[in-house]
Amino acid sequence: MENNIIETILSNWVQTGFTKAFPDLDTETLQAIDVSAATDERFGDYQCNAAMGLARALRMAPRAIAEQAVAALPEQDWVQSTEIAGAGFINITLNPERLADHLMGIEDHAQLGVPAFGQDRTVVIDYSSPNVAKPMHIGHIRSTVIGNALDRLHRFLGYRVLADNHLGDWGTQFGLLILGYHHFVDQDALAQHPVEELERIYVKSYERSQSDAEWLDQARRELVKLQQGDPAHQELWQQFVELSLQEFDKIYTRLGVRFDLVRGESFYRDRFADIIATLQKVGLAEESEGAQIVRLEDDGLDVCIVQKRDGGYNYATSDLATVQQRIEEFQPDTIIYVTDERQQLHFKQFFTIADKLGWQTELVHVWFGLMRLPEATFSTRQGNVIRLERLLDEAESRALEIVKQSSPDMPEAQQLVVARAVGIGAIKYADLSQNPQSLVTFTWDKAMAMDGNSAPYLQYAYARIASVRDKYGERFPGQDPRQFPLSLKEEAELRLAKRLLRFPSVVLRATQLYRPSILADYLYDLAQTYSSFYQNLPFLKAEEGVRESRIRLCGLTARTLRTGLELLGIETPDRI
RNA sequence: GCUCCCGUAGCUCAGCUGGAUAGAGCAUCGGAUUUCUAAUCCGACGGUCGCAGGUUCGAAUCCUGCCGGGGGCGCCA
Repeated sequence: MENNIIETILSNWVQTGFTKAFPDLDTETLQAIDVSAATDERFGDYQCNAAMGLARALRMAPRAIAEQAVAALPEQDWVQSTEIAGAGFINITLNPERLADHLMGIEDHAQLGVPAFGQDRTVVIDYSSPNVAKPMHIGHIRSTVIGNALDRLHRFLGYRVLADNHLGDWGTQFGLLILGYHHFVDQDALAQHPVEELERIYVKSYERSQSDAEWLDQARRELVKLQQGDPAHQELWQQFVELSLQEFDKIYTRLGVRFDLVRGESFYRDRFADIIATLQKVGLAEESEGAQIVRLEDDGLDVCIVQKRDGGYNYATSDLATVQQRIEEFQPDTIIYVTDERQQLHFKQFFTIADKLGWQTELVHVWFGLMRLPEATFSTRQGNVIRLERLLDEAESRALEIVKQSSPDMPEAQQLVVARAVGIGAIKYADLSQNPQSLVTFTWDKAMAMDGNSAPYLQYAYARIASVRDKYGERFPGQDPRQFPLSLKEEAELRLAKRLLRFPSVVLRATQLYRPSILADYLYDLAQTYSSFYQNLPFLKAEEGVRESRIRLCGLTARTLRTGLELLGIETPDRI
């Protein structure tokens, strides 16, 4: 697998120096020596901190180690100079001409220098996964947006990706829902706003079950009838599923989210009994108080119930069946689940069981903090949810106001298109730009920030470049900037070029750590560097040659911004 | 009781596979537009990195304990 990103090139290079200077070091130690981006621009571009760590083993002063290693380094055209600083840091400054050559080389490269790291690997990504018959609310946005970014990142790296929307379509809510439907349904409302009506029915039925034991019992019987295949119940259930899917699809279209598979838990139901039988056969499952449980105390986990006393199956069983199906059908190397933090224990449990069954696929749980409201946790039952639909509407209308203000001459149809891209982008970026593992309190203003570190800032930077490109075409018709070389003389040009060089390692890291925020951070930094470059250096008014070089740099920045934002699922209009 | 996560500037957060003087945005204050989109740029102000120990040449980052907040823990998903 080709992996020619700059850190790898420099790490290999520095390793040769250490190998030559200290031939007694074992291979493992040598291979651990690496080069990373400098922590501060004043130190250079890249740095190697290995000398300090080797001081004890080599019984030498770190600076002396660094000096000997540097002295043993072969020529490297990427490197302009090395310097030993502080306690024994090896600071590396890149050669601007080599950098310019490299950037000219990737101008036509669709991947902008990113290697096909995931070639021949398959990954299933299980995300979004709303429950049928309940509207999508702000609690679903993070799984959908983060999952979709991971989906795009993996595809970009060449993985074969199966994005799977694992709908909650077989849970206990259907007993209450079917019972409620028979008593409370308003057919007109169902035709008008299907999911809202289903939710109303569910909430009403749930409330009654809290005070009416007979009602709850009846709901259980309805569920059993459904799960045993009663035709009338099946038909009704099918209708609930279809109505919900239509609603979900509207949201997914607006968010630009697309799945390869949309399979609910019900898809796997024929496997549930076999899973229990298998667990019993290998001695993992045992009976306790009438239920089937798997004891995981030795693994530091609690008991996991796999089958209820009444014969019903639990989530763990359904998830195990799903893994089994995916292994048989797709042979994935990895299955990634994107859910909120409350399910951590559940995933640890069923991952452990899968491991005990000898299933080889790597299982990864990417979790994020729960979204809360300033006053309290939201919940469907308490009725204080903020619907996703409303959130998206609000974002678009806020964006539209700003667009109208700043681009009053833009045709109205275009204003709407821009407002959609900006509004939805802002929402997505708000979720993608921070480490997901912290609890998030939802506020409208925060979710839709339109200045500073936000999607609109990045989109604005992109639109300015598009405008420069167009103006260049108008003023210098027929002129091709590529007739002139990319030349990096000014500090602002160099800084920008060095940022562009980092894109591949950033994409790789964001994917491998399952953290789109790493890419978001980078893009913001890139846009800031560009904005400063834009503000401080003339392009169109610069002399011929310099002008073209800067236009080329603009072009690369535009492509990097567009590609990066696309990986986050954020659109980049040419005008905003 | 057991367990997982969070605690960094007034507010919202990066940084946490250990590295040099801890960084952004917002807010506040000051400056920049006859010039390529000012949703911008340049600058200032602002910090006991929750507390206390420990490991290390070096700790916001790793370990232990404590405090504060949130989540989870046998028939929900």
